[in-house]
Amino acid sequence: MQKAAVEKINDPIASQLAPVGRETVQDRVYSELRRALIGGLFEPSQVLTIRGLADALVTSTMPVREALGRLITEKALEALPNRSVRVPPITLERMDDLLRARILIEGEAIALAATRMTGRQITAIEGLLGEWDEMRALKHKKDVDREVTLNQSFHFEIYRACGSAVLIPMIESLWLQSGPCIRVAIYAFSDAGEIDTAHYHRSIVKAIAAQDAQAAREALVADISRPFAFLRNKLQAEANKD
Amino acid sequence: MQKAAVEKINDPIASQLAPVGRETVQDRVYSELRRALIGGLFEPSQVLTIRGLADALVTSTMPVREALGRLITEKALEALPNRSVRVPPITLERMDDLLRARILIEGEAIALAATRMTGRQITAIEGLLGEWDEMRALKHKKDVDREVTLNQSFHFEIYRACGSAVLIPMIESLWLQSGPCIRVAIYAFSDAGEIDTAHYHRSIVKAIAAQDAQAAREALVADISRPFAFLRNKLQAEANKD
DNA sequence: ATTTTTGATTTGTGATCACACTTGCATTGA
DNA sequence: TCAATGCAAGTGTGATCACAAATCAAAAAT
Repeated sequence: MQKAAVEKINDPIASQLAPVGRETVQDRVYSELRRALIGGLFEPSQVLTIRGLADALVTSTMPVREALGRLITEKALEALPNRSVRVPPITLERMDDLLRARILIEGEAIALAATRMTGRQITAIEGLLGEWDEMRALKHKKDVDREVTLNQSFHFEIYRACGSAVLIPMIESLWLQSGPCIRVAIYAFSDAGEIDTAHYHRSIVKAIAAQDAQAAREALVADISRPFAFLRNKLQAEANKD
Repeated sequence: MQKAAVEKINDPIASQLAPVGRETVQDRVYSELRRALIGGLFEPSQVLTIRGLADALVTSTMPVREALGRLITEKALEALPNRSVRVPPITLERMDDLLRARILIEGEAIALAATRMTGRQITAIEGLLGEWDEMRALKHKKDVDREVTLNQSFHFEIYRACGSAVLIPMIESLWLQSGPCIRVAIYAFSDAGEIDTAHYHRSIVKAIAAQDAQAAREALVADISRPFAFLRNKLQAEANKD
């Protein structure tokens, strides 16, 4: 966790300017941890301590423990019987389980979105497609953070168009759970060779533009299955080595 | 909320007997609220206060606020901009949304379970079927609590057999969210006429016993759609009256 | 050298306090 | 009579403290 050069907001004028519901410290901590989790900044099996995170985020233990509790109920973190909390370890079974759930739910979301997205919304995700090309243009440094963020924006821009207030939080929960795994896979990708995420995203956009729900679903499945399959092979290779 | 004649456990001997991880107060409060929510003991739009629940559950505010935070992230409760929390109100859109998600996810879970349940597990849910008959036998008093609990046991006995540690928490979250609505529907049912839940459950068992995943899915859809459709009509009738 | 024990440190949990914000009601003014 | 103001009670949030359990390290015993 980076040292988080965030300072507490005590400015009374700023507080008054805030329109109606001030952001609570707990929300900030929660978002911060969420982003770290989805981005894979925590390693699987890593143990987190309340006081440690509180120091890193420059607050007291109070907001941190509530945020941790919330992340535990989302299965983004795991409560050990010792009452310490860690990010869940990777297992083959869990990966397959996560992938199946993601195919099921994100597939449904994109199928719904494919029939509902407006031209404006489609233009937006096409724009994100362009950013992939930009990044490839100056790929001398592989910016994994950027990749993860861009990928996330692309997918959720679509999911938000599905119009389901129930499905979206579930998808967020799934990303939270698979975040640490995915990061490992993306690193492995970068080592292994080409980043062709953009190719998969292009076929998704194509299907959506044609309002072909089934094609969109299949393109999505291909996209999200890839890192899982990659990681699966990696884990099996390691298992066989032992 | 009932006054909860639960007393704090300070007995040192009992604590030592507890095998490894003592149950924390926070866990107890969380379970208690969960059960109340799924059972529909809280009405939609009802506002909950931390201190009020703390008094009712005979603890300090500490465990309650953490439990509320967790329930809010599961969308079982809703955080208002005033920072007060209430159980989400019923709307037509939300009901349709919830039903679609439940059909999708619980349908998948039961399809998986249908191919994996052992004879022993099937016998267990057949036993639950018998309990419906018992209850019908002495139906002079309509025991809504019992109905809700029995229905829950039946479904989750099946879902637990699907073998997915990812899907089950999502289903629990969905039940948490639809709990308050369902209760309203069940009451309406009891007023309206016959309780034929057992009939639907029987066809589910039949499909599972035949290991027919598709039939099981369809039977499930029929089962869970019913209260939603009922409530839907009720709401629309009220809307038209205005 | 290995194991056991003991003591110090760390950690999660629950309670309590202080503060800011909201809400509701009563008093005051026109 | 009604609206506006102001005061009081109630509420969520964050910080801090006390305590028990777990962890780790060093020292003692085998």
